[in-house]
Amino acid sequence: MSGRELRRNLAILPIGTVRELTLLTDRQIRYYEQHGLISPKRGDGGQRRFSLNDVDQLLNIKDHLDAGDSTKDIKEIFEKQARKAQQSKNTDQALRRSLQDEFAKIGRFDVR
DNA sequence: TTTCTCACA
DNA sequence: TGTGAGTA
Repeated sequence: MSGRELRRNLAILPIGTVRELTLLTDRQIRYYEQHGLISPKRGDGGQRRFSLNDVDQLLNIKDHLDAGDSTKDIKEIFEKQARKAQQSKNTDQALRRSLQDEFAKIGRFDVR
């Protein structure tokens, strides 16, 4: 995992901040968590700590609910997105490996 | 300020 | 799907 991803996944935001960021009520945020749409970490005293990714996720949830999707539908959508992201990550890694191979070959024939 | 749960639309 | 109240 890159340092950039680490920061994105750093769960530090208290619910009050997330509430303002997403324009949702804290009640709604907990409601979505109950239905498995988000998984915030817990910090001191069992208080939720949200990451930037969670905020992003919440904004997505809001859009989908507005579009008339149920929490169950949205959960499935997220799972599909996660699979897709993992897939493209894999192909990206494969591409990097093959490129590295190519560069290694070129390096062996490097004419100086 | 935040947590949780229950009852209620 | 979402809220209000009561609690710790």
